[in-house]
Amino acid sequence: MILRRESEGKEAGVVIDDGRVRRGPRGPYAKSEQTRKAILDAALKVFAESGYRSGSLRNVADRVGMSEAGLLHHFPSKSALLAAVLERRDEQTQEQFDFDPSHGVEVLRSLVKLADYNASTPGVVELFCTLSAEATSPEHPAHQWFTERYEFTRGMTLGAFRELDADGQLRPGVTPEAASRGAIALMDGLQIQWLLDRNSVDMAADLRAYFSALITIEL
Amino acid sequence: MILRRESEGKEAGVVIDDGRVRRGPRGPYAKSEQTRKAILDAALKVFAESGYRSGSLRNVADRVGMSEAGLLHHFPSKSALLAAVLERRDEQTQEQFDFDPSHGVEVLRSLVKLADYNASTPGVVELFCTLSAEATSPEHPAHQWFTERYEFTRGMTLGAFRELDADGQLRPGVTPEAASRGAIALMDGLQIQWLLDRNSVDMAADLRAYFSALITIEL
DNA sequence: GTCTATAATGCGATAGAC
DNA sequence: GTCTATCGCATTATAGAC
Repeated sequence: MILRRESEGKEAGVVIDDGRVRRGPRGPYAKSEQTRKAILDAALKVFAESGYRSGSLRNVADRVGMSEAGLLHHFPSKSALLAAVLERRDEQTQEQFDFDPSHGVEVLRSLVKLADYNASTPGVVELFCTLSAEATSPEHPAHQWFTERYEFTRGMTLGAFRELDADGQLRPGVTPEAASRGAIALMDGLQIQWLLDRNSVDMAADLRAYFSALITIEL
Repeated sequence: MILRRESEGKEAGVVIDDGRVRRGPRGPYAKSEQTRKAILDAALKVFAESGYRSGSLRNVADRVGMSEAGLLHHFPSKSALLAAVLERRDEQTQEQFDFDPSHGVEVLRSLVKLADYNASTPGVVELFCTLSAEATSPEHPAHQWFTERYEFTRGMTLGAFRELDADGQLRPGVTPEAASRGAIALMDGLQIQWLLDRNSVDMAADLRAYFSALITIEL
C-alpha cells in the first residue's frame, strides 16, 4: 500500500541514530544525483527482501557496484538510507495517485486502482509488507513514520466512508470507522497472501468485492 | 492468527539447515522438559520482537539465564528452535479451538472468538505478524510452513462460506473464494494496526462486522 | 567521490572440560 | 546438562589516502 500523506506542516520522518530526522538532501547533490538514485533503487530491493534489520549495507553496495564506505558518503547511516527510501516512495506515488477526499466513491476507486498498480511492483509491496510488520516494534527507526502513515491513510478512508454514509450509500449495519479500518487491513493482509503466491490472489478484485459488500451504489 | 492444520499424514515442518525437518524431540527429554519450555517461551518473545532473522540466540539465552552453548544443547540450531516454537504454538492452540467445517456459521464464530483471544496474547500476535511477512521470502526457513498454513486456513474458511452459499445465506455478489481470502487477510491486516496502537482497533468486532456484511443470517 | 584499512561489535556454531 | 573458550564470519561505521 502506497499512499501520500498531506505535505503540509511538519512531516513525519524516520528517526535516525535516535535523534535527528532526515527529510531530504541538505545540499546541492546535483552532480551525484544518479548515484543516489542507483543506491536508493538497490536499497529498496534489499530492504524489501530482508527487511531493514537484516538487510545489509554491503548487499546494497554490492548491487550498486561500490564499497560500503563509498555508499556511506551519500547517506550518513543505515537509518538515513531507510528514511530516504521511504521518502522517495512517497514522492513517486504522490505524482501517480491523487486522493481527493471530497468525493467518497472516488477514494474507493483510487484504492482499487492502487491495489492494481501495486501488483505491478512486487518489490515495493514486499518492502512495505516487511517494514510495516517490523516497524510495529516501538524501537524501530520507522515506527513513527508508519504510525503516522496509518493514521493518515485511515483518516482519508474514514472521510470517504463518512461521506457515503451521509448520502445514505452504506448498507445497514456498516459503520465508517469499521469500514475504513477494514479497508486498510484488507489491503495489507491480501499483500501477504499475494506475496506467498501471486497466482492465488487478485488484490484489486478482492478489494472491490469488499467495497461492493459495504456500499449500495456501483463502484 | 493461530490455527491448527489437520494432523494427519505428512505435516509441514520448518526447513532446518537446508534439508532436515524437525518435528519434535527424538528421545526422552523427560528430565529437561522444564528447561526446554523456558527456552521456547523466551524464544517466542525474541522472535516476536525482532523476527527470526534479527532475533539472536544470545538474547534468548540471556532471558532464560544460560549460555548460548547451553541453549544449543537442547536445540541443535537456530532454525530448529524456530521450528519447535511454531510447532508448540500449533499444539497449544489445537487444544483451545476446534474448527469443525461441517457447520459454516460455527467456523466464522470461532474465527471471531480466536481474534478476541489473540488480543490477550500480544506476544503471539507479534510473532505471527512478523514471521508471516518475513517468511514470504522463499529462502526463509519457515516459508513452506507458512505457505501450507495459509492454504489450510483459507481452505477451511472457504469450506464454511461454500456451505453458507449452498444454504443461500450469502448476500448477492459475494463469492466464497473472495470471502475466505478476505477473512484471512482482514485478520492479518487488523493485527498490524492493533500492534501499532492497541486502543485503535477491536479485532474481533471488526471481523464480526466483516462477516455481517457478507452473510444474511445473524452471527 | 571513491577507495583501502581498520575498528568495534555481534552473530551462529563447535570443541572440550567438568 | 552446562560451562568457557574459540573459530570464522558479517555487521555498521570511521579514518585517511588518492
